[in-house]
Amino acid sequence: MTSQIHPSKYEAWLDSLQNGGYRLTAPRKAIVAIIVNSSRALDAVEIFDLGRVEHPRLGLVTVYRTLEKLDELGLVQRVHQPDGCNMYLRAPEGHEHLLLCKSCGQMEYFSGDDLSELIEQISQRSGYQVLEHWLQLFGLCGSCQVVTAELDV
Amino acid sequence: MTSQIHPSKYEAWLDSLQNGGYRLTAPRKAIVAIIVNSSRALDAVEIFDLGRVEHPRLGLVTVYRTLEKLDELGLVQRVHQPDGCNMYLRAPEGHEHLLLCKSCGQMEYFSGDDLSELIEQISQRSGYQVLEHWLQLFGLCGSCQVVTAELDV
DNA sequence: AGTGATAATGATAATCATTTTCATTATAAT
DNA sequence: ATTATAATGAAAATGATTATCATTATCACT
Ligand SMILES: [Mn+2]
Ligand SMILES: [Mn+2]
Ligand SMILES: [Zn+2]
Ligand SMILES: [Zn+2]
Repeated sequence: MTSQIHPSKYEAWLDSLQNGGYRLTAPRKAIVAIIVNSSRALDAVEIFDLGRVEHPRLGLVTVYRTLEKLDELGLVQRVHQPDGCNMYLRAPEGHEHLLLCKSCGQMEYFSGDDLSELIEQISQRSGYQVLEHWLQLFGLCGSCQVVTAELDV
Repeated sequence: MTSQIHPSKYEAWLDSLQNGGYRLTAPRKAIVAIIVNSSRALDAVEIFDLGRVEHPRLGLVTVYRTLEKLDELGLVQRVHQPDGCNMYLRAPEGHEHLLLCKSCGQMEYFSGDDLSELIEQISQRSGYQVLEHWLQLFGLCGSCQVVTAELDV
């Protein structure tokens, strides 16, 4: 019962670890399962707490070390938010950006942004050679809009 | 000789502090002068070191406390970068986003992005109500492009 | 200009997240 | 099965930020 929603992604991450020269261990499997199945970013302690359910001997240090490796392998990314930048989420697949709910922390990726025109314009004006961009949208997810609407009757 | 490049902005920030109910002190003046005249983001220790030139008795704690207040007043913003998020820069004026040089750390704001169409599209698809967006462009400033070009002759 | 209430400062200590150390255990190649 | 060694986790160390508190400086009000 390690992975329910994304068994294939779970397997893929384990393969990725193994191909990266890392061993497959119980703590790593627990951590991967948690992140793969989460639609919110999690910090080290949250992963630690969730991980201990599956693997009670898990150490917090191992969470930090595993996050470091998953980051190296490009499987997770650190998420930047106004109130902190120490939470991790699965990395985007291809050209995707984050859309996050300010209320419940739910996150999803979107794609289809085309900033080429803007970037060309800015390059011209500034003399910069633009190499990459960060884009993040903040708002309220469907269910949080409903809650908000109910509150101000 | 507190402020050379942006004397008016320097004055404006001091006014803003005072209007916010804060006292005008030598350490605060030194810190404001440094940030107002910087075209790079600076961390607490950099501000501390620069500040001691003007005001040798300055304490690092005061730098942290002043940054906190300048942030409250909306005069500075924390800058998020791949290698850390504890540097501060003057806040944008109006709707501006950051353009930063990956090589020398030089930063400038740009405006003129119009994401309304994209945001509308994403709202439709996702059911999110989009409230704000973060956009940051990374690249090489004019002088750093030159340096790079010289290197690979 | 002088006084006084109190906001601000800075030395020091405390806190808290993240890293390092290191003896022990588990993995995977043989 | 054996074995080399990567990985783990308890404990200690580190480093950035925050809290304490006695002292000093600001500024509103004479
Ligand atoms: Mn994009
Ligand atoms: Mn914008
Ligand atoms: Zn950040
Ligand atoms: Zn540059």
